[in-house]
Amino acid sequence: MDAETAGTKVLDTAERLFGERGVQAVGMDAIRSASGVSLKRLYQVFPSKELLVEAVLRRRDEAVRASLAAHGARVAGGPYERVLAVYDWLADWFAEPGFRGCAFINAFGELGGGTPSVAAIARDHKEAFRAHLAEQTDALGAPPLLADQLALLANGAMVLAGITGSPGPAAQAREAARVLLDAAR
Amino acid sequence: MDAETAGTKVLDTAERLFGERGVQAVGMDAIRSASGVSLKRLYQVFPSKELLVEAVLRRRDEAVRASLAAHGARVAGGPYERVLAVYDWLADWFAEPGFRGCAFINAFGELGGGTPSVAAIARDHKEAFRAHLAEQTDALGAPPLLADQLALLANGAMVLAGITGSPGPAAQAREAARVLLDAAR
DNA sequence: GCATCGGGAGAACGATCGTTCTCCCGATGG
DNA sequence: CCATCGGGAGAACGATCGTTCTCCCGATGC
Repeated sequence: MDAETAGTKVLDTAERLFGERGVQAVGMDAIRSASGVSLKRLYQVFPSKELLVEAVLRRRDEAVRASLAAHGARVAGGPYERVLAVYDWLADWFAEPGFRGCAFINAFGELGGGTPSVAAIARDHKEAFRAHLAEQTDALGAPPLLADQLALLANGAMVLAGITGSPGPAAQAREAARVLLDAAR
Repeated sequence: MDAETAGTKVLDTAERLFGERGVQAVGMDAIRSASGVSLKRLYQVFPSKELLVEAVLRRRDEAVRASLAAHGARVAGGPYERVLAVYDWLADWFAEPGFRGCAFINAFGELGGGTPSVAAIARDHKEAFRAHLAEQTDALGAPPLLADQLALLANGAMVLAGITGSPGPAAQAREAARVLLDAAR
């Protein structure tokens, strides 16, 4: 097994276990046995747990940005429809088995107070999400405030879908977004 | 020092430390030295850390409900103004020094996957918050969907205010709530 | 064939965790 | 005055954490 596939396996495993149990509750040994990558190799690729956590979050950040952009590009219609499509994207995400909230929100809550790098990654990720919405609202000629408000709805939906275990918040947020969009016209 | 004041001191200290660093990063010994309550007494009042965490969250739940109700009762005006007052209440909260997000959202993210009692307390708390909004929207003759959407805005504001370190989301949410309220008339 | 090297498995290490135990002191009751 | 008891301080215990080290085996180069 070469270093690259080992890294991928470790990131896959760590992302899953961190999501299921939280970061601090998952030991490096659990990642080792679940991924099949030896501790020696693991520390070769990620010299500390903190660096592994950052790598997991950074890869997830890129994946989310790419998924969101791809989903938006597939939308037939203009910025109005593209904004609403974000909440359909949320609905698909919330319906995935084992969904337990946004990795960045959870990581910030658990580690943001003591690990500035994690706090910074979470902040950047949320800013990128807001920027994606702002692209669409700009195209509509709406003020940046609207993008902020659409982001509030989406992040509230992530939290409540996680806590309640229901995908319902995605549809509720979509309807509210429609009202805000219509009011801004 | 009697058991009751010891319990209060421990709850105060634990609530503060859990908020600053997260739950798992705070040891019982840190709570002992910061509160001045001996370990013996600490375990007399809270027989395990899990029970202490639950007690902290339950007391916080009651405090939030009471604060929200008191703030609402102080509002001059009807249900419309009472809904908007919730976001003013959020703004005051976000501006408190050291604010780092909602304790229930953070505890759920850190422990919700492995500690069902914590997940249940978080769920109940968020449901109570939604119910407070639903009281007002019911009085307006609006459908329950509106209360869900107002709750999404509020929870999104808690998350983004914590991550960005700015109280701005409270005002953004308040404006969005006003639009949703006006559209429901 | 033999020496060398890299990696796998897992033991080992020091730190820290949640929890319990020991020791000691001061207050209380007769 | 003495015996008893409760609580404070903190040592101790077993478990587990992140991290490193040891041992061993298979592949590779000459």
